[in-house]
Amino acid sequence: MKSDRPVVGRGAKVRAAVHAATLAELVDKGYAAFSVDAVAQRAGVHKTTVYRRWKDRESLIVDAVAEHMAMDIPDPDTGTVEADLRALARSLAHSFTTPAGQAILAAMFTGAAHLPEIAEARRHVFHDRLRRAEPVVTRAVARGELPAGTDPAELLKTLAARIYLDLLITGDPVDEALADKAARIALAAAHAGALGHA
Amino acid sequence: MKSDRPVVGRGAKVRAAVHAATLAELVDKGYAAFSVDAVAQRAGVHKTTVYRRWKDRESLIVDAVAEHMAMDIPDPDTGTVEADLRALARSLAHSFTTPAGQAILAAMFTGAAHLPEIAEARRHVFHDRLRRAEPVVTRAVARGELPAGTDPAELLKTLAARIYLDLLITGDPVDEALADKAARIALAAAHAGALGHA
DNA sequence: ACTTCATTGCAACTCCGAGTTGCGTTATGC
DNA sequence: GCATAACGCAACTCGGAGTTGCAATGAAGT
Repeated sequence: MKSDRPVVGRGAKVRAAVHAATLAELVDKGYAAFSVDAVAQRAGVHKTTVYRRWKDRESLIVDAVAEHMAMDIPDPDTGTVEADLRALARSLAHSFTTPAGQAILAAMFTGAAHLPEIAEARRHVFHDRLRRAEPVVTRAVARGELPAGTDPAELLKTLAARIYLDLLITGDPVDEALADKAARIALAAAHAGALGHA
Repeated sequence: MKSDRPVVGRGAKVRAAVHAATLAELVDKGYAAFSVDAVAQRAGVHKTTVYRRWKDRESLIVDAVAEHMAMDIPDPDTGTVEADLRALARSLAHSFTTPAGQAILAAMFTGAAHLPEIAEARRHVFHDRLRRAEPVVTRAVARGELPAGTDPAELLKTLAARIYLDLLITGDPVDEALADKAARIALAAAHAGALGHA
């Protein structure tokens, strides 16, 4: 088994350059006008080289997007749920304002949404982030700040939902004001016991 | 000016057939694999005819989608906010389960999201539905069921957000259970005064 | 029924991006 | 330095977006 691709060396450089170019092209042109040739040129690489490493256009996009999804979500622990949730919400909102965030957004929610791999990746990333943010809620419940029986996932979904709405549908600016509003709503619903397990 | 197209006659039939075929193709193939030829064949019409009526592929999609967006949202008035909000949420959730709803979803939120006309249409439809559902909230405030100063738009956004989240991101089933959950959350947040104007 | 004009059907284009192939060239590891 | 894997390059095939000129057909008005 000497055919394994080296992690470093020329191949890694090409791989990184093509990934960056793919995301950049997605931002600039969108999914529909996305062309492999343009990616290759932007990466300073020939089209054939791209096709040697990736099966087709879809694989390239899936791979490039997946690569940039290993970004970790913070686990704020300020001592109060309110501040923790605000931090989570602001972090989520901010992640969509970066160029890479825009590219991932374009690929995952607009262009390649019909691809099963993309759909699954979208679900996986969301649930992973959810799972990693749950301690914020469980700690708050343990502290007695939130009703016992509060479902962490439901609270965090309520938080995220308000941000995704403006991001994907209304087109309103996704800023700290929105993040704070989303945190306030989720917190109020939780306090009222509307986010229980049953 | 005798060149005005007649509203009825042969032209109207072709137009309707092509519109239906466009939505059907969007459902079946998705935006990326959408081809004008396939639409023409499904509509029992020649490709040239399509291009004579619509400038290009994008115009065809925009037009077909816009045609089907004149669907009216109900204005439930049962006497209690709880039941009214549940009815609104269920109506929204149900609108995405129909074939036409699926097609519009595919076009507006996945494929053609980058087109300014589609983006604007999406915003317009959402705000129109919001505006037409506001009486439900204002009546509830007048009845004293909700705190004075409750922002109708904010409440309805909270309601819709939870449904769109599962629809577009988690991929969980969009059914009556989800609709009821969304209504419950929005109502709790409103009762807590988290959806005020200021 | 006859004429007329717009509309549609049809075939043969051009253009462009996806994806492939064969071969020459360059870099990397040993 | 030399073998080998990876890259550059040009020339393909294939399919869908649009276009064009002409013939056929539909829906009027008389």
